[in-house]
Order: sequence, then C-alpha cells, then structure tokens
Amino acid sequence: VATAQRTKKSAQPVRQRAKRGEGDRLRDEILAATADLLDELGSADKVSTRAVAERVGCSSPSIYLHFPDKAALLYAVCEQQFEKLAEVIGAAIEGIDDPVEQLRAAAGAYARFALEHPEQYRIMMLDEAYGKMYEDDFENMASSVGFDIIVRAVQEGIDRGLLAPADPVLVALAMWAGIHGLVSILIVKQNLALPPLDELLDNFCRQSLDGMRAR
Amino acid sequence: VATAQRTKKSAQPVRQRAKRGEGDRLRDEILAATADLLDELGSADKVSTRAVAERVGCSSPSIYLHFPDKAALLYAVCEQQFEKLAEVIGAAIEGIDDPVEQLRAAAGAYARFALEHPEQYRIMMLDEAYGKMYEDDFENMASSVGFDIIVRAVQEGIDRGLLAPADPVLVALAMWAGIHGLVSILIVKQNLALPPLDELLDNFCRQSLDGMRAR
DNA sequence: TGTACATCAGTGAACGCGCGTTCACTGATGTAC
DNA sequence: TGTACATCAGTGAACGCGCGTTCACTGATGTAC
Repeated sequence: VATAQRTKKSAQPVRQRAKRGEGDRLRDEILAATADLLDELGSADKVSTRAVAERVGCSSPSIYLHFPDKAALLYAVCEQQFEKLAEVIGAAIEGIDDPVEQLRAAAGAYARFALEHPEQYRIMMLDEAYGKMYEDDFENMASSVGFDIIVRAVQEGIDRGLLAPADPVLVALAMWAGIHGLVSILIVKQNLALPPLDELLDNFCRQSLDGMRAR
Repeated sequence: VATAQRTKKSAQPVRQRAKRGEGDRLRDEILAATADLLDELGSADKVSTRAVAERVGCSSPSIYLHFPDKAALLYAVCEQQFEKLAEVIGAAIEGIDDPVEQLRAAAGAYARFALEHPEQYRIMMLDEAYGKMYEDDFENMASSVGFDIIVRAVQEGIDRGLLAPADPVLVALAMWAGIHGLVSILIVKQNLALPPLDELLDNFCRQSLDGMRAR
C-alpha cells in the first residue's frame, strides 16, 4: 500500500533527479562514489558498476548515460587523482627556497598522499590496466603526476651548486622510484612490521640526497 | 566411430595418467602451467583454473586433488618464485669480495629477474592478496626474498669502513625500495619511453651507494 | 493561458558469459588370499 | 597362478553466482504555437 512504496529498496539516499541543464551532476556523483569504493574495496576489479550505482542511489544502467563503459569510468577517476597528486606536491614545496629541502618536502607529500589513498594509488601506479593509460606520453604523465616539479627542483639544485652536475631527469627518476618503491611496499605488504614511514622516508632522503650532493 | 575418440578435444598433449606413487607429478605440472600462464596473461585474476587445466592437459577438477582452492595454488607458485629470486641474488654476489660491488650486482640481478618474469613479480610484490601472505613475518620473508643477503652486504661494508655507519636494515630497505620502485615502474608503465634499465640502474646505484659511502 | 510535443534524465528486468567449485562417477593399478 | 577387492588418479557434467552491459520503457521538464 502506501508503505510498500517506501520499502521497495533498503535505506538508500533517495536521489533527486537532476534538473534540465544539470546532466553532469550524476556524472560527478558517480565519479565520487567510484573513488570512495576504490578506497574501501581495493582493486578496480572489486568495484562493480552495481556497487557504484547503489552508493550513488541510482540504477546501474544510469552509469552508461555518462560513461561508455567501466574502464572509462575508472580512467576518469584516475585522471582526477593524478591531478590531486600534482596539486599536493605543488603545495608542499610552496614557500621553500632551498631546492634540496623542496625535494625532501615533495617526497614526504607524495608518500603521505599515497598512503592516505592506498587503493587509488594502486590503480594509478600498480595496476597495469591503468598504467597503460598514458601511452608513451611521458611528458604528459610527468606533468600530471607532479614529476616535472621534482625535475625542476633538481635542476635548480644543480644550478645553485648544491647538487652534483647530472642529468636532472635521471636523478629525479631515481628519487621517484625510491619513494614509489617505499610506499608500494608499505601499501602492498601491509603486515610486514616495517619501521614507521617517517623513519623510512628520512633515511631514504638522507641517503639519496647525500648521494646527489656536490662535494 | 574410431576417429571420434580422437576428435573429442583439440590438439591437447594427451597426458599419461601418473603411476601409483607418482601422485605429485600432476601437482608439479599444475604449478608449472600456472607459472607459465601468469607470465603470459598478467594478473592472477586472469589465470583461470580451467585455463591451467587445459594447459596441463587434465580436467579442471583435477586441480582440487592437489590444491584446496585457487588461492592455495597461486600461493604455492609465489613461494616457488620467491625461492628462485633468492637463488638468483645469491648467485649474483658469488665470488665478489667488495660488499659495495655485491650490492651493485645484487641490484642488477634482482631487477633482471623481475623484468624477465614481470607477471610473477607482480603477484609477488604488487598484488595485495599475495602481498598479505607473509603475515607480519618479516624475518621469514626477508630471507626468502633474498633481503638478508643485502643486509649482510651492507653490514660488511660498514664493518670494513667502506660505508658510513648506519642501521643496515634501514639502509638495505632504502636500496630495496629503490630497485623495487624502478622495476615496478618499468613493469607497470610499459609504454612510458623511459631510459633503458641499465642506465636507470647504474644511476640509481651510483646515487644511493654514494650516499651511503663513508667519507 | 492552454496544450501538444520533443527531450532529457533516468529505470527495471533481463541476457549472456566466465568463473570457482562440487558431485557422482570411472577405470587402471596394485594387493591379499 | 587366479581372482576379488581396495585404492589411487583421475573425469564429465552441472551448479550457482556476480558481473558488465543492453533493451525497451517511463515520467518529469521545458518549448512552440
């Protein structure tokens, strides 16, 4: 009867249909729900379109109104996440003059971002499917992931005579690889009883920055 | 009629049933086929028990004669792989006296192993499911992955005054993380047009070993 | 101001597929008497 | 030496599930006349 209408689905947030021009509202909600579910469930495989729809409060076919398929949805989430990462790194070095200290700060920001969103970091950086997204477009990825910030800091360090002369891209890659390796291990091998992040990070920065230092 | 018997399955290698005491023969064949398929297909998800059975030339229920479930099968493959990795690292440092050169050699062997078996490296090191296998048993994993070899080399380097005094485990972790990060990026971001492995490796070793060096 | 109509933003039900796993069975091999 | 029987090493068919996706539809909203 009257109550049956209420009982048809469990305690879903009954979504209001978007107004005429607001077709992208649902799109944004779907993106946000997918990002949340990634954080909660782990790999992209475990995030089903049905679960996304349930989280949003719409039907699963509605997703296909805004994304051609599941891969495109996850791709879009990835892109958003890469942008956030670049922002975080950019914010971390702001106001720091010494380029070596910039590198230290950027490394910390990168690591913290990864460990705060481990599953999103996973699909960005550890999942082959999405790893293949940025097809041989190193420049593009480099800037969207904040990598170019690191390269600039290294270059600046060399220019000022703080770091030993070298190919700044190679040097930056080595730093990136190190931090990426650290957070990957922390994310993947969660119950390995490793030293705390700060200690690992401090040690890594000391070692690798000392190795780069001009003598 | 007579030919129908031959036509029932496509060109499978018609497996000979194992003799009485040789019950483990099929077990070994299943392990090998699973390892092969991991190399070919990528993630553990894509390796189906049906595909393993087809590769071996047996029926898929036969797998359950030797493994309680799919996870146990993949776990077993992982264990084998970890052992091989430790062997490879052990072999790499044999005959080298200088511990710093040992570290360089071990890093190269590790990286080459990973890039020769990228998908097996993935499930060993990048997949959460199997990453969680070695529950908080750092000692155990450390030795099975060849990590203790690195720690010993670092310790030796410190003892001989070649490396600056430091916690050898922390130093070894930083090296491991760096190499792991490098190969992870190479595996996951395959079409990123990065410099060749040797160059990356050389540079990383130079940087990190210089950072550790006693002055 | 009223109304026919196009369009927008969705929905419920179903399809087909591949998967891990279980079930009831089979046929060869060795063993006890 | 012959034979009944236990055991070992498997098999074919099927179950049930969850998933991505499609299909035909609905009902609210704005628009033209």
